[in-house]
Amino acid sequence: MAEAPRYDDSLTIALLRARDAVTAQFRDHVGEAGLTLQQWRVIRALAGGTELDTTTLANRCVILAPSLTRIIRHLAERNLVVKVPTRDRRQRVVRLTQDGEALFTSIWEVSQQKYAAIEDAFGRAEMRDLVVSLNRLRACLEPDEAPG
Amino acid sequence: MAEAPRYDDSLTIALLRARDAVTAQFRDHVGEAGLTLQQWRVIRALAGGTELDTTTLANRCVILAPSLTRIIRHLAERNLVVKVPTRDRRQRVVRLTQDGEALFTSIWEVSQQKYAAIEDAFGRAEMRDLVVSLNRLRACLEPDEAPG
DNA sequence: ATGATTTAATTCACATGTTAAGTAATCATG
DNA sequence: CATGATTACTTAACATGTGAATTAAATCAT
Repeated sequence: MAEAPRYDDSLTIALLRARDAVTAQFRDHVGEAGLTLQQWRVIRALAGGTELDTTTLANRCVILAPSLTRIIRHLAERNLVVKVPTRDRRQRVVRLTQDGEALFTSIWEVSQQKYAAIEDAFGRAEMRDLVVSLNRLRACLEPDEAPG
Repeated sequence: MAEAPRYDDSLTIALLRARDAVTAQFRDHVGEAGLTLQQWRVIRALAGGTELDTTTLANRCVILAPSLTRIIRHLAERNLVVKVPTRDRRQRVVRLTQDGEALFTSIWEVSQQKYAAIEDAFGRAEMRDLVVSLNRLRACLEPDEAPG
């Protein structure tokens, strides 16, 4: 009992623990496919032929640009993503290769099942409310953010 | 509008974004004192003369043991923490030095103010509910966890 | 007591987080 | 069209995240 408010930032701790608990549900399955969770977020964002530049990808995957540079390099070395030519040659737009799409498909179904299992355990409505609450918290703290 | 559920794991993304938004409120202030947020969590957990072993500290701060080993080494090199002798010599129990306590004090008050500002922006009751919800989510996914 | 097992930390290797600085392409302006 | 500012990314340096292997100390089973 009494999940005591040991720290002033119990919110920070609660967020860290919740994130750990949720990501732990996926890490083993994704890891067996040879991907980190961050690499998986990138692949999923690109699934279905989507072409995205680094900035958009970074926003959607919640990965900082320097990390994304390395992640894309790793994925490119494994022939999972390729660069797409662009007019603005500063931009780096990438898309999945056939191997990348195939790897996505091989992971996706079980990933969905695990997500559904979380919904079942926690409650679908509660989970929706939680996501809404988390997004509102972010909105309160980052008043001027364009939706990625 | 329409914060679209782009990904199956919108919960994961929402958790990541919320964590980023919250920690961003503290990072600059803590960073000006020469600490990372992880180092700050460790110092705060030890504030007031508390002596803790590595395992307990890792649980409370939500930091993995290998990271904590390095963090404690860094803090010890700056004379912010010291090792405490123990009966069981496998354990590494540490406490803050006077410098460590002083650094804690110099950061603590503003940190509390920033936490209160989050409460004001988001709502005190909503924040309490959110923490409860996050902890319940964790409890659903980690059925067998002793409270750190 | 002695050897097998378990436990608490650490080390290692690699991936990512984070900030600051650097690079190249584009844009705005004169 | 030259040039200074801006933009999109990358690189660099250091700190942490993560899983596997390792070390050292305590515990257990004879």
